[in-house]
Amino acid sequence: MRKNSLNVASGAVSGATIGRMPAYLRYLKEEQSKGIKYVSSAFVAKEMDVSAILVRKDFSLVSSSSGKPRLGFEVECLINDIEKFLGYDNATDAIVVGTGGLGCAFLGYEGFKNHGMNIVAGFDVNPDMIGKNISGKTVYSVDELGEFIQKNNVNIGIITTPKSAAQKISDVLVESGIKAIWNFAPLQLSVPAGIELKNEDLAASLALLSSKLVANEL
Amino acid sequence: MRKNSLNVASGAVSGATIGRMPAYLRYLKEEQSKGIKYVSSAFVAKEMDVSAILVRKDFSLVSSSSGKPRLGFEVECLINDIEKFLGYDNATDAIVVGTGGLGCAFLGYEGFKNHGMNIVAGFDVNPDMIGKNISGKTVYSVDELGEFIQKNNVNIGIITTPKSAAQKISDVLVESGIKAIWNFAPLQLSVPAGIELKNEDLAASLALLSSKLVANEL
DNA sequence: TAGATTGTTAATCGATTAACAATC
DNA sequence: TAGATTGTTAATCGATTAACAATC
Repeated sequence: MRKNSLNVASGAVSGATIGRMPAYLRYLKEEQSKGIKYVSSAFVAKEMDVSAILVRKDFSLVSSSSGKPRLGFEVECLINDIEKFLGYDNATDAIVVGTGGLGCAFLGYEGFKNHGMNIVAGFDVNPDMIGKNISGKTVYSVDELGEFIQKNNVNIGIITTPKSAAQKISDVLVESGIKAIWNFAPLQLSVPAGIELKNEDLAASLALLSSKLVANEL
Repeated sequence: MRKNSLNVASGAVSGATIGRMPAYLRYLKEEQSKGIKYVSSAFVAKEMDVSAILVRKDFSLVSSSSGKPRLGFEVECLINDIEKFLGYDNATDAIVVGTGGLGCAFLGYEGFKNHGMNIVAGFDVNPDMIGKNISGKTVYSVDELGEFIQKNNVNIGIITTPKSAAQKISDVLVESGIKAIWNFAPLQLSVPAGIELKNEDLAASLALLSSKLVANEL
């Protein structure tokens, strides 16, 4: 049995480990572009500011093949395994609800295609936005959300609406059969079990910075 | 001695606790607007999906006054203490380097003013952007970064450049005396000790969602 | 072979939770 | 007073690290 599938299926891989994967991937691809075939855990650890033991543990959790004593880990193999683990090899469609500044930034950013997510359309309530074309993607009325999701087999909904609208939109997305929600509105959404949810609380991130600035000034 | 200052100065408050503060604050303000004067830890815990014990511990770390048995915590007092702890009462100036989609979204978003951060200008290398006015804020050449920071006493630099430019920009910011960097470019920046840094890795966040989608499909 | 590097088992560390006495 | 709710001390839990045998 492939280790990979086993761990994923059993939920054995912690969020902390998953969160480090994109950074590993970036690093490995950079090495690959330099023609490097093998990397040791110590080498990766040094570059990425984590311990070598943690690197080995992380790799062992997502890789189908183990590292080789004296040689290290095969770069190409690791890249393939991590991409598969993260679903990068099989991009899924996403929509953006709320076409303010942040929503439009998402519609215009192509970088997530390399991360397994393909943004296909925007949605808004504002008549001035509906029908517009932003970076080649059409903005539809939120009234069409449900139909669009079902017809186009959209898996991920990105919420960039104001706080007041977010929970209602989330409910509609869930009803329409969305599988995952990435929420940038400043509130903790609640969704039923079975729906994957990631609340992106930028205020919380900023708090980590600003509270340290406060502390430094004492 | 105020508990508040003591804990901050000694670094006794963990990142996890700090990260929950903005959510507490949002909730407390909502209660306040309904006329609620006191909240119990159990009540807050239920709303926010954490344990009551954790709420009490968190509050005790940042609040100058303790909760009252039978009554709970005084809402107004908590709000003031948390705002002070996070530096919301004394907003600091910030600049955005890189005026692509995300950078412009920041320039146009006024919401961070309530979170102790006041974005005052944008910077770019692109001649088409330099001199433009985005949501009332001027975009300057990155050549003017150092001078601007020093003249205007800017504390926070938000990096929304492409990956390739980010580390160089970070170095310039540090040289110019910036105190904190909020990095949205997809790489781990390195800064000298004494500079506060928050790497915002959206790819890592997305990975948490998409890897779960992969797992669900097995 | 000797040495570098791996994977595994046990220890540590920090954050969260449980138990419970203190208090209004 | 009785009861609700707090703050504190000890226990638990999960993630990270240390120690070390296994391996090419």
